[in-house]
This record gives sequence, C-alpha cells and structure tokens, in this order.
Amino acid sequence: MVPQRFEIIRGTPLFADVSDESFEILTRGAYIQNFPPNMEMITEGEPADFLHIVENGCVELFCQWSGRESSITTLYHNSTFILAATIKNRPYLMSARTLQKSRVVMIPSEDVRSVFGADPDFAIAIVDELSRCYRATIRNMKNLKLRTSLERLGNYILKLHRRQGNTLTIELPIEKRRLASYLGMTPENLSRGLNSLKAHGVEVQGQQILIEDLEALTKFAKPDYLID
Amino acid sequence: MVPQRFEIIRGTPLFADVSDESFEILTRGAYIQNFPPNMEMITEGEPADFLHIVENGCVELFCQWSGRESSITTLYHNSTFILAATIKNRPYLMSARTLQKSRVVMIPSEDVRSVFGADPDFAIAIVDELSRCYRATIRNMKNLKLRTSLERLGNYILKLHRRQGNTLTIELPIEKRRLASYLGMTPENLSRGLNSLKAHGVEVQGQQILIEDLEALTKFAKPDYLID
DNA sequence: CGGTTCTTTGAGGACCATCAATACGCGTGG
DNA sequence: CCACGCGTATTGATGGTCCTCAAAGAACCG
Repeated sequence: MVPQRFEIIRGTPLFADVSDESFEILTRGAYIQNFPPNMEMITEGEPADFLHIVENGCVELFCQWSGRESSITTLYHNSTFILAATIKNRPYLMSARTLQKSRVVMIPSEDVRSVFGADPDFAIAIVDELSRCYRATIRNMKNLKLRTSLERLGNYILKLHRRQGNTLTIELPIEKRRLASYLGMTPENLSRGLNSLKAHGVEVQGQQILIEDLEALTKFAKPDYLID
Repeated sequence: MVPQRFEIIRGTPLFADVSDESFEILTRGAYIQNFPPNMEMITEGEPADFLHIVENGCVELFCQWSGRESSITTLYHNSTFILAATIKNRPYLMSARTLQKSRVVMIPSEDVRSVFGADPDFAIAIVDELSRCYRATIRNMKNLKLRTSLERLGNYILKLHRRQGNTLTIELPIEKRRLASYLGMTPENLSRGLNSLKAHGVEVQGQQILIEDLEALTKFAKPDYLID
C-alpha cells in the first residue's frame, strides 16, 4: 500500500531506475502533503530536511534580500526541488511557495543520502537531475546577462510557443507580476514591454498572447539553442 | 610515471577518494596542456569531449550572444570545469579562456562517465562537486537579481577582504573590465562605482583597494550568508 | 620609447524603476 | 444578480541608474 501512494513519482526520471528496495526505503519515511495556493512551504536559510517533488500543481522558487524579492523559477508536475541542498545537507538558498493547490511528496534528506550511497542507479539519476538543473540555471544566467528585458520577453514568448505545440495563440501560465520578476523586470515594465513587442508581431489580450508575425518576432528575439 | 604527472590533482576533492584503479583509468587517456595567456581553450556549443581541471594559472568562463559578451566566473588552481556538460554528454554552454599562463589537465569525458558508473566514491565526489557549483551559481543569480550594481561591487570587495585573510588592503585578482563584466556592469560604470563607494569607506589606487571603514561598507553592502 | 590595451572622466541618451492613479478581473456576500 | 472589495494590470509622469560614445590619461609590453 505504501508503494501505491507513491506510484506517480515512481515513473519520473529520478526514480525510474532505482531498485524496489531502494524505492521502498525512500518512500518509507516519505509523506504526501496537499498545500493550498499561495502557501510558503519552505524558507531560504532553513535546513534541507526533505527532498520535495511536485506531484501536481505549481510551485514557485523565489529569493529575498533586503526587502526585495525575485522569482527564480516555476515548477510543475514531477519536478524536484531542491536537490543540491538535500545532497550537501546545507540550508536552502531559495524559498518555495505554491501558486496553485498543489500535492507535494516529501522524502527525508537522510534517506535520499543513504540510498544515494547504496544504489548506483539512483546515484546516476541524481547526477543527471543535478546536471540538468545546473545547466538550466546557467542558461537562465546567460539570458539575464546577455539580453535586454525586451529580448528576454520575446524569447520567453517564443519558448511558450514551442512548449505549447507551436500554436500561435499562447496562454501565459503564470501571473504577469511573477513573470516580470522571473524576467528581471517590474510589472509596469513588462506591461510596456508587451506593447513594444507589437512592433515585432505580438498581440496581447489579458493572459492570451497572439503571435501575428512569427518571423518578425524570431528575427527580433534571436533565440539560441545554448540559452533557450 | 603516469600517476606522477597527475599527482597534483590526485589530492583535490574530486579525486581524493577514488580507488587507484579508477584514478589509473581516468589518467590513462588524460593529458596535460600548457596554455599561454588569453587563449580561448573551449568555445560554447562544442561537444564536451574532456573534463578540464585548472592545475595552476587562471581561467575565465564567459558566454556570448548577439555580439555581446559576459564573464560568468573565474577559476583558479584545482578547479574543474565544465563537469555538467561532460556528464550529460552535451555541448558546452560557456566558453573558456586563460587569463594567465595556465596548466590544464584534460580527461576524456568517456572515461569520466565510465568511472563514474563503476566507482561509487567517484560518483559521490562528482555529485558533491556538481552540487557545490550549482549552489554557487544560484548565489550568483541572487546577487544579480536582488542587488544593484553598487551593492554587488560592495559585496565583492567584502568577499575579497575575507578571502585575503581579513586584511584591509585588498588586491584585485582580475582586470577591472572583467570584474565589471562579472558584476554585470560596464567598465565605465565600475570605475564610477568605485568612486561612489568612497562615501562608504572604500579607497582605490589602481589594483589596490583600501577599506578605510569596514563597518560603513558592511552596513551599506549588507552581506548575506545565503548569497556571498 | 612607441604602440597597444586598459582605465578614467565627461556628456548625452536609453532604459528601467518608482510613484500615482485608473481600469480591469474575480470572488464574496448581500 | 448585483455591489463591493481586493488584488492585479495598465498607463502616464518623473527621476535615477546605467549604457554609449568620445577622448584623455595610465599602465603594460615588446
């Protein structure tokens, strides 16, 4: 019955290849929690007692300093966080809050570390996941340092376009103020930025975005496979 | 005699715990190369055929897009790069160039991946290194997104202060234009920024920086253990 | 010592943040 | 069903930060 409850995460890359024994150890001390929207689940600086996995819903990782706040990334189903803190047994560097009602699996960090040492397949999966997240962060950094806010916005829209099956009508998955923070700009500036992109074939109506001239937008945003 | 040549890296965290057999495999196909200063060793987009380790000297990781360039980090002796690309067998996301005459060990990525699968101690060391780099990048990101350029500069000086044994006379380890790029600003702005920090107890003479009022600088920069 | 590169300083302008006010959207309760 | 209240989104005005361009000074190197 325990395996039953955790069936969903069993299929994710991080756990797909682990042995049944390992999975049993990992889930033995684990539990599942349902969070309401807008709930701060973890706070930066706290010890990383659990590895978290978003089973469904939506979780934002963000950070704060000196009264300011910035959104780092948004996680959806079957995403893990924050693996590095768990592995190194160090405090979280980011806080996490739910954006929607979310179901989250929590595995005690100790169990993760001990199975990591005992099961080579799990170790490989961990390294894979870590590398993936690391590289995603580097891409994010390049995006921030090499592009203007308008270019970041344009490429973000193109990324949504690709993710949502190359449709020209795109739905923003998060609130604009959070998107603004993620892109390193203010909500006001995002609003103006979306208007500026009209000159490059982008039309906006609320959460809907319409790409009227994909070629123009692409020419402006210059997406790059080493960033996006 | 092969172990002889690679004695220096044997003591670094990544290799300290691996078995002699594993180390022999890792170094069998490896070689050491001496690079002159200002030499581009690897270019982003290329396949990651080797794991690189800076044995001595100084290497800058940077990235480019649309004619712009940005410095990501600077590596000194016994630093590895770029591990994640090696593990995932993906193209480099960053380029690397020497800033000084440097001696670099290059281990074929295939050997790294095969020893990684066979030697659990090496796997642990890899995960440790990956986590460390990942967390460093997150800190970097927080620094960029949560602070103004002047605050970043102030905290950078404080970091040097700590690293150089809490002396009040600090030596900049890299050129100012590269520091500017690392901090996400232009050389002109860095120059002006250093002047602005006079108001917070910082005096500059060329590559030398003198902290005249540590308390004032600290009060201004507000260093944070979750960022710096 | 001459040439190159880096650094600094100044002027101007682009970009972006802040503040303020209005409009919009949405859920709640009357 | 509508009115209300709350949070979000937009728009305008303003100012600050930061980049660009240009030129002069300083450091480095052959």
